Amino acid sequence: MGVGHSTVQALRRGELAQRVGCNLETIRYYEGIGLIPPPPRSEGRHRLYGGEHVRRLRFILRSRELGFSIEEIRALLTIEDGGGGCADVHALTSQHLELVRRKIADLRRLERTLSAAAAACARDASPECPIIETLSGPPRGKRRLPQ
Amino acid sequence: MGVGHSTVQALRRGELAQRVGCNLETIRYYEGIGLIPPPPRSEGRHRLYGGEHVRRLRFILRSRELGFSIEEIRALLTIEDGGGGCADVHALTSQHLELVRRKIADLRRLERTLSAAAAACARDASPECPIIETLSGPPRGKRRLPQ
DNA sequence: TCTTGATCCTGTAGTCACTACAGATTGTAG
DNA sequence: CTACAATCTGTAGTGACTACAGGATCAAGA
Repeated sequence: MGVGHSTVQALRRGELAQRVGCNLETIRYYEGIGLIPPPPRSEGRHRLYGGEHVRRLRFILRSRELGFSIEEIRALLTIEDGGGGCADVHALTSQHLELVRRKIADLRRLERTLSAAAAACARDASPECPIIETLSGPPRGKRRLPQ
Repeated sequence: MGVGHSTVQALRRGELAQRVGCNLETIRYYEGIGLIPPPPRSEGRHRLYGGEHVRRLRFILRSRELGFSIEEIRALLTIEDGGGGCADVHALTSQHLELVRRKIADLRRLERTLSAAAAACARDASPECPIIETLSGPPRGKRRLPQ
């Protein structure tokens, strides 16, 4: 079996972080907000993780990579935990896809505006700059994209 | 002259916010971080804005709409205030364009992955869901896009 | 002139998804 | 037994705002 699926019995926090490739503190953060169940502890209260924790954390990290918010991931995990159906997962995903597509459209509009302005700019010391003109222009009002 | 260029002598904060279409508190925030100079006040310490404030605030808001960060805008304003050249503005803009293009590429990759998974999903109650498979998959490691 | 209600003032806390730090405790290798 | 690494807890910081509390001021009507 591959490294990613090897049996693990008692990883500590740093080892888990290294194995899944996330920051040390992220794990404690996910536990704090209830995405990861509190793991068993050693006698001295050090957290001890097993294979199921590795699996769950990987799921969360990959979902974040794909742009799902923490609350969306919480919903996905709830469906999974409850043995919920594929249909619910599909609904959440297509909702998320819609958002991703809107973001792409926003960014493309933005890219067109900026590249047009940059192309019109003479790059010299003239006082009239088409980029400044563009930035001084009226707001388009479609201010989605909270970065 | 159009409404947007009419002469204004003493707008209060709420009026300025309404005129440029931003939140009331945003103006105070921009003053606090030094993007907008502190305006003159009335006897009772109420802020009084003029035409130059309108112009500057519009510049900031439009730049934000086009995805510039506060620090990038600060740089742009410094260039403008100092009568700096078009070349510097162009440099900042093309740097920003680069970022925008990377974001578009990231989102497109993400969109492809998600829509492929969603298309493969049967949307029934089966335990094996291709979306869940995708979300459980290995991280791709290209985790830009801090949202 | 007085009153009323809208607007404004200040400072602070909340948002999201982490990340970083301080100071104390525990685990482990030599 | 001693070092030193790793972990523990709680808290504060990030960016770009937004919202609120408790008080002061403004403008219009009576």
